[in-house]
Amino acid sequence: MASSSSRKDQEDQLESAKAEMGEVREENQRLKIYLNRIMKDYQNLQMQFYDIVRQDAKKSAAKTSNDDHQQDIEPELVSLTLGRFSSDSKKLLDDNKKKTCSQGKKDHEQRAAGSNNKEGLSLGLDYKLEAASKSDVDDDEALANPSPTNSSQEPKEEETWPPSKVLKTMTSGDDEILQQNPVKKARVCVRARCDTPTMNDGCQWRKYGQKIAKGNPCPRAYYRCTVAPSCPVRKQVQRCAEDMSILITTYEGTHNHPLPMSATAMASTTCAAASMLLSGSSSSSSSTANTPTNLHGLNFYLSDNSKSKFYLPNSSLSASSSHPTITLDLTSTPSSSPTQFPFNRFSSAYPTATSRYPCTSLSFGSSDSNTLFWGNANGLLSYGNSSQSLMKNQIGTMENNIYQTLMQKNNLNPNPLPAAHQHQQPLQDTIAAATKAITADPNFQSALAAALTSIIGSGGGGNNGGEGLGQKLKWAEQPFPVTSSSGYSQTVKGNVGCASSFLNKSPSSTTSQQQGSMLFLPPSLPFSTPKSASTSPGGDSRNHSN
DNA sequence: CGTTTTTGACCCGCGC
DNA sequence: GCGCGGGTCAAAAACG
Repeated sequence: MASSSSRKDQEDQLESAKAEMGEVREENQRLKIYLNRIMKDYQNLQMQFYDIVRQDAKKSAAKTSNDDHQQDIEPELVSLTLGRFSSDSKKLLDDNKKKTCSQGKKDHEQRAAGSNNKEGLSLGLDYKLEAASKSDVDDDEALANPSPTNSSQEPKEEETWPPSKVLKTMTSGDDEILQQNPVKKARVCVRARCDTPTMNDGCQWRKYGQKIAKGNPCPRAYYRCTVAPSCPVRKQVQRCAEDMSILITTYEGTHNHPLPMSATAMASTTCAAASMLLSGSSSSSSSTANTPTNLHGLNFYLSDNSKSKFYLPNSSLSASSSHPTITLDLTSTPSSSPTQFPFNRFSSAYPTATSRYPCTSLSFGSSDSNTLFWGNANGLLSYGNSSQSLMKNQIGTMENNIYQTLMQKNNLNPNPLPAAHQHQQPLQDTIAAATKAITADPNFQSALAAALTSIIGSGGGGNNGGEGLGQKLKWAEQPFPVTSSSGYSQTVKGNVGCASSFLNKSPSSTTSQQQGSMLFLPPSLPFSTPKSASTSPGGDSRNHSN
């Protein structure tokens, strides 16, 4: 008796399952199509970007050679090109893994002169500094600071920044010196409107301190990345004194572990910013006085005093810190035209002459909406709010996701990118390039925008809560199971606040590279890999969001 | 019970 | 050398 009924049930289930599968398949196809489209657009943009970079690199290289003298004073000697990374650190970490990386390093060293290598980007920050004296500062630090001069370095990071040692050994052999952080690291500062205590950037953070900073009534909180025990990445979170709705998050260091997809976006963004910093600085250094340099379409100005400074129009800056800092301003900028994408607007900060490091600020000009919707965690963007601003935000998210998607794709398929040499590199390159391009090149932005738009439009589905879009976004985020460290069960725990998917952190540290590579590695393409896909639905997925 | 947050103390760099 | 301020440590408390 029971058997018959159970059979029916089974059949029903089967049918429903089949139906579901069919739907999923269709969706999958649709997504693939989108992906392809995006990839194409991306490639085109990348090519353009490379060209630009190349040109810039040449110019900057030439200039830099002239101005070496400045270096003495300031450390910033970053080598020129944009995104180069130095990365020697990688070696340390994992020689094995990184064969590719190592190659990349060499390459970059060789290339350093002229080219950019994109590879590094994991965080993007790595650039190599060539300090006059010590060429090898750790990557991490390198990022951070271009100025080798200080050798004071802080022990604190010992753990975190192992790479430095490696680097050292490689180059000059001053291990000791190198170990200590020769320089301060570059930082990426993200300003965004956020009601929550911290922005949800997809990573796990543990608070280790809080202090009241001088000019600000609001306490500054210090967080450390807990995704991996040894991860050097730290962030500072503080509310803007003038506008309490603005949350200022400063990232320092690069992750030395794979990141959850949700965190990737942020990381890539940060990287891009960092690379900009680097590139900018380099360019600046090279350029004498106030000649504007055109990076990726952006104009940077150097001031003599601080070589490192570059400056863009609009800026807000805080030159105060001794660390080279890039500021991504996600708060709305009234000035920016609405039509434009939120991305890529740089505003320059002009640090006071006194400060040694420049501060660059990238203002993405997103909307003013008080709330940012970064699609992250929850995955999606929330459409609901208001208006344009939302749209912009969404777009931002999408871009992030796109990065991710692209990356993923790359993983799957051998590189689409012509430029890429090796697998890892390509990925990194991709990201870096993408971020850079996005941040820097208006054209790229628009192209991207177009791509996004098309996607959105086609994907459609907007009706249903924008499933199409939402899903896409989701994939990007989910795939990665975050927890590496044993203990921390909570993935994203605390950071529920604002999700900013697109900003990722990974500014300065050397380790970043790994990160970069790893980031992408996580194969989590949602579509293709069943595993990840399956997992995502379960626990991980939620992590992202909350 | 394990992990995270809180919070005062401590360390260090910098400017005077 | 001294004081200030930023950043980190680490014990205790809080939390789930």
